[in-house]
Amino acid sequence: MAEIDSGAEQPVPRKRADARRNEKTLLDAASAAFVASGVDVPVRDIAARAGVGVGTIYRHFPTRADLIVAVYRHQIEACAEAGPALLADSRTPHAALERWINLFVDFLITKHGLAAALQSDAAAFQTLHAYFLDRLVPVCDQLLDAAVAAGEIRPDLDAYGLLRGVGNLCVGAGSDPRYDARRLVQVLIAGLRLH
Amino acid sequence: MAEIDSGAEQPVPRKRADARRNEKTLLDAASAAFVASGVDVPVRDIAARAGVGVGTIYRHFPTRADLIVAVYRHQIEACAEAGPALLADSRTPHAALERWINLFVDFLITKHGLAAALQSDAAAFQTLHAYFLDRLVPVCDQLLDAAVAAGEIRPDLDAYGLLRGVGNLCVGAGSDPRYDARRLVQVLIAGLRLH
DNA sequence: CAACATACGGAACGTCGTTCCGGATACCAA
DNA sequence: TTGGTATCCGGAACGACGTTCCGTATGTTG
Repeated sequence: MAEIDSGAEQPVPRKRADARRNEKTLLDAASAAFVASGVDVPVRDIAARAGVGVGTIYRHFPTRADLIVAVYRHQIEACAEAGPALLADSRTPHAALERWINLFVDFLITKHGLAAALQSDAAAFQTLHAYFLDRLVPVCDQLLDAAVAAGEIRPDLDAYGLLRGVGNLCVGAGSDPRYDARRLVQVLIAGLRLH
Repeated sequence: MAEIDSGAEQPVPRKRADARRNEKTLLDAASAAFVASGVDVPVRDIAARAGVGVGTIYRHFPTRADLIVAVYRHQIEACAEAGPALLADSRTPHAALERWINLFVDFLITKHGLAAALQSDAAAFQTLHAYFLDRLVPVCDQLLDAAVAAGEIRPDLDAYGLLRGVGNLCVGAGSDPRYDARRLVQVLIAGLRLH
């Protein structure tokens, strides 16, 4: 999958200037719209914000998931990269796991509707699912393995299940002051411990 | 709120026969449609199944939530009533809580899309939310109190938060074989324990 | 059997995601 | 500079859906 064509001629002759400009404009507009109305904001609203037609959105981002991934790519990468660092810095693997999960939760609950979108099994969200899993499951797996190896937690839960569960706990967390997703995630992580 | 007019004349002169018949037909059709396509099944599908127009559905059940509540009322009642019984039968309050939560989870994950609907903050689902909370929160509260009094679990989690968290963990559980909501709920309940 | 209240059916409307294509625009070669 | 062409844009158009509305049908009652 990785392309190693540096040095050779570019088979992609570089996009038109207006196209590149629009792509950036769209990312900014989508980002603002997500903050204002959640990731479920109507496509037309994003288009209006960016001052373009809806067709332009679909040309650059074939599915809503592509747009979401593009907007949040940096933060997801940062979260993924924090995993190994936390493992090195923390006193125990379980502490690292807890801190890393907290990063993930903080990211999710500040993005209105993202956690819900993450659980959607609609075909349009396939890309979103795939990207999150590709980047985060291996990191979580590493933390989980370390904690298991240290004898701190039960060994019968995989990274996918844990991440999905944590993501689920964050659904709707931003819109109900009575619901404290952070605390429930803490309880869940506590439940991993071997008594 | 409770009406104590038994014995007095009935201000509601009893509905027309065809209306009563249609209400029952609709409940059966909705129940079948929920099983076949989840609680998100289009209203028109339910109408077609029942052999009525969509207007008839809205007349009997103003919101989708009303329909869902009507279809599952019996099961929800049964779950609520099982709480005190479990508390009496189980060896410890925590065991009763765990068994009761399992009943709730079993109910949720067999109803495609219900857990997701339960988290929706759309106005149309207000009735659904209210009914679940009215019936189940007091029961859960009772179990939780007993377990706290017995010194088994941490005292800083309320019934609302726990039920909502468990409901969240069940979102999408029926459509992803890799995701085991039951196990995650077990971990969560285990996390309640004072180590 | 009339006459009235009640309930029914499904057309119609607004919203949304998504597709499609005629026209505009950037790029490049001459 | 100028023409030609590949690329890109805008927004109309379509289908699915929830929801409302009203002319018509049907049961109920006197």
